[in-house]
Amino acid sequence: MIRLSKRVEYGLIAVRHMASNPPGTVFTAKELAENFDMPYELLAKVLQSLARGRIVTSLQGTRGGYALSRRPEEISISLVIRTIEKVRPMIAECYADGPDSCYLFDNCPIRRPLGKIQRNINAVFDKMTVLEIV
Amino acid sequence: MIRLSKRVEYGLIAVRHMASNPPGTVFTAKELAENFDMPYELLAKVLQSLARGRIVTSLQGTRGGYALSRRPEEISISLVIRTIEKVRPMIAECYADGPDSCYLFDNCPIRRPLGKIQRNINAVFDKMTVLEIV
DNA sequence: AAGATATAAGACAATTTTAGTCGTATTTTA
DNA sequence: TAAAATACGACTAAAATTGTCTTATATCTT
Repeated sequence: MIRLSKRVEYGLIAVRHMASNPPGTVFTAKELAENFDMPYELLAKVLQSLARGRIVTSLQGTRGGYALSRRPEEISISLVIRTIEKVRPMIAECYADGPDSCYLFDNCPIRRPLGKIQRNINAVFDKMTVLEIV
Repeated sequence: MIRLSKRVEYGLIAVRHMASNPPGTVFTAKELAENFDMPYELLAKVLQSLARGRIVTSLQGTRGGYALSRRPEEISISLVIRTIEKVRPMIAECYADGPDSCYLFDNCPIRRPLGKIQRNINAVFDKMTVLEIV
């Protein structure tokens, strides 16, 4: 299946919402979750991933929350996905996890063609930025 | 996750192998499975799906098997995926299953941008044919 | 006609992945 | 010091995928 995970969807919704407000505006996980009907705990973890990836800045304590730490045009959709999933969106295991992940690999008759498809899909996610989804 | 299913991988491997032999050559599910270390029963079902989708022709009985029923350049990767999965490769549920599948839909802030990504990804799978993977 | 070989298809079991929840610690402000 | 927020690991639940098994049907060969 070629499907974005809920975690990525939640992350994109959150990032888009931040990007459509003045730079530096702080949002709590709670308000984002309530605003868009997302499960609070899960969204919180996604935001924590985005914070570790320096896409958002987190502020702890009362009046804390998250704010975008880069300009929307500097955040590609690809980066958001990679940051949340910890890997590039790869269509085949061998490309995601390397030669040892596939018993065929060198003998795999479709590895190279899939690589070409992979590059084209990478380009799709690389070239769109958060600016374009606000 | 953005990953092709094993069923699609098996299908592509089988179709590619058929396409790299003279047109009309018949292959049994068993020999294809053994040749590329694929689980026989699963591959058999994939081939049955491809037969229902008229991508391959099936011949029952002794000396039966499967043969490509179209020229490789007439079979897009997209068609192979759709035939095996019964749906287009869709990155979000709302695009795969319609408005009722998502509680947000009209209020979804990322639906339209994802639609654009979807069209670009469709193009990737649409424009490559089996001819290009032999 | 019988036996061998192959596809057809549904049911089911096992595995893996994803989604969601819970509990506790830590940080910061008022 | 209390309240409100993030941080994070452990865990459970649900869903999807993969793999297996069983039976039926078709066709060729002898």
